[in-house]
Amino acid sequence: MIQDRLANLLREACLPLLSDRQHVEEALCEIRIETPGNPEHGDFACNIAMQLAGPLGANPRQIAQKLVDNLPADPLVERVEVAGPGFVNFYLSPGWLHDALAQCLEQGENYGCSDFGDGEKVQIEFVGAGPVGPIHIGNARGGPFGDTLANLLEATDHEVEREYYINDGPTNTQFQLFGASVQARYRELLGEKLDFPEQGYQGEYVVEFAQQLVNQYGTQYRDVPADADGASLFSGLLRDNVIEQLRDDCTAMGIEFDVWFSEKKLHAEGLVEEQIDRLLASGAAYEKDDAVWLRTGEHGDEEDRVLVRSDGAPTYIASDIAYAANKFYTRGFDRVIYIWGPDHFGYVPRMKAALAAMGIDIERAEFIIYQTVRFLEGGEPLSLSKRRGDIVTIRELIQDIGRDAVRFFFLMRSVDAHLDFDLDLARQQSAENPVYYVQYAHTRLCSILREAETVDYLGEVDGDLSLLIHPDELALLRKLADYPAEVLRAAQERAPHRLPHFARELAQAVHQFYTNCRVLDRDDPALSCARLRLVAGSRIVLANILELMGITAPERM
RNA sequence: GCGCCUGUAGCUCAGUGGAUUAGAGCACCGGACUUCGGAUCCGGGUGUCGGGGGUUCGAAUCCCUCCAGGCGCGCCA
Repeated sequence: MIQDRLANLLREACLPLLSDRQHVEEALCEIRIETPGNPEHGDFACNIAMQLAGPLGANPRQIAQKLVDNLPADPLVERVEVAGPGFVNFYLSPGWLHDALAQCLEQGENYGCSDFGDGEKVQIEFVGAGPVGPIHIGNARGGPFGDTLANLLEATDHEVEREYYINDGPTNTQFQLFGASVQARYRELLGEKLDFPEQGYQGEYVVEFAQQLVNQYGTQYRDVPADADGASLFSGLLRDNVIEQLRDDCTAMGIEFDVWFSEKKLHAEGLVEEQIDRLLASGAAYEKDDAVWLRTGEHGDEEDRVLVRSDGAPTYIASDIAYAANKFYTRGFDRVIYIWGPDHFGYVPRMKAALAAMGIDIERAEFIIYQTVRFLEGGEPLSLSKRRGDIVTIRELIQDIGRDAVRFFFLMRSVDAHLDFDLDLARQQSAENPVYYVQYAHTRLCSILREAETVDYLGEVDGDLSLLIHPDELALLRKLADYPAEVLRAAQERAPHRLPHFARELAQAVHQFYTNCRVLDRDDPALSCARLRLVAGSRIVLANILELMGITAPERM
């Protein structure tokens, strides 16, 4: 990457100024090559001189001047200036942009990838909607986010595993409540009246699940008592159906998980008990008031947490500990990323504490909490509750506005930010959605490439990239050149929302180029050929960034 | 009460590894092609970057404090 090349030049220029090793290391870490907002300030800039001013006790402008004097020559660097309070501004020859395009054309679908991750083995757990109904728009945000983050990590040389954790264990009271709700509907369908559970799931899909059971088993389970065992039986009967629906919902969003991990299996295989025994033996857990407690209070949590209730039933933390042991010990991931909804926010400190109590380096675990999505309809916020049943499923949304728009929309905002989703707007203005702007840029380029196949004057001409000097060509080249650094940064910052923004800017550069630079011109085959290579490179980058977002790159629309 | 997220143009939001003159989309108004797709392009912005204080040569960005909105704080998950 050109930034690395410039940083290395500066690094060499710094060495004579630094007397001791500590300063050298600080400088090595802190050399950051930035893109100035104002083109007059060069193609790249660096503020290292100002950062060194303090430690060296010298005037930043003088330091900057010394750096410029010491800077090794580089054929791509046209000139270097000291500006403002002590910036070092680089002005490069356009050749660097032409080099970047050549690289893009050579690397094709791999352009943008880097080896930053060094093969790190990362597991990323997301969606995690309980097996109690379809994925709906209130809990779907983690899907496109997690999937795209996984794509980014793969592009930066991480070995990634996507995982869905299924809360089908006995500790999940929601799963049992769902079973009880279905049982009530099942008996209603068979003509019997059973009081619907308090707080039960009201949604229409519960009736549909009950109907499935009627179709499958008839009256076989009519006389099962409506107690805890009954609820458990019904949730168990439906488990596979519900999971299949979840899997279909994920597929509809364009997400394929590598592993669907069952909480129930953790219990069935005795892994939960095993971990509890281990923690008791090591002193990380203790017994009090007939319950088993984990010493999370010693690791930053507010208080110790219950692992096994006084009635002998393990809590969800016990499950999660067994699950973590499986991830960190058994499967040996270097890094584990948990992506949770805002309702799990308070759970992060105790999960970290639990990992610490287990002796796991918590630096290996990352927790990303996405913020709530608020849906507006008719100008009013929707109140979405799975239990009350007033939900909009992700599939309904996809049918409304399409998968590409759904993913683009969910990705557009930082996960830290609350997301306002105006359903009316999304339905009415789907053609106005920025995703079409980006996709249209791709189809236009494809159209030119198709057209180029039909002309006869390009035969022997070799596309000399140095002919590309029009401002709109240079602007487009610049976006192509910036792309690899953008992918790296989006991955490092866990910031998939950078992608839609970059994609839009790239599409804008494409549209401007298209408008002002005629590509196929019989009177100038050499320029046509060079521009055709720019078209090919731009198409590659658009396709690559759309691929990262899990959005299609159509050749025709 | 405690904790976290958010507060930037009419609306929805980027920017928050300090750094030279704060951006984009939407909406609104006005323009543009006899050739590769008009789902396009060009022009139009006087913003208390929530308020106040601090650090700094320099703060939307870092620190403190206050205000507003959202969410979370169980032997529920």
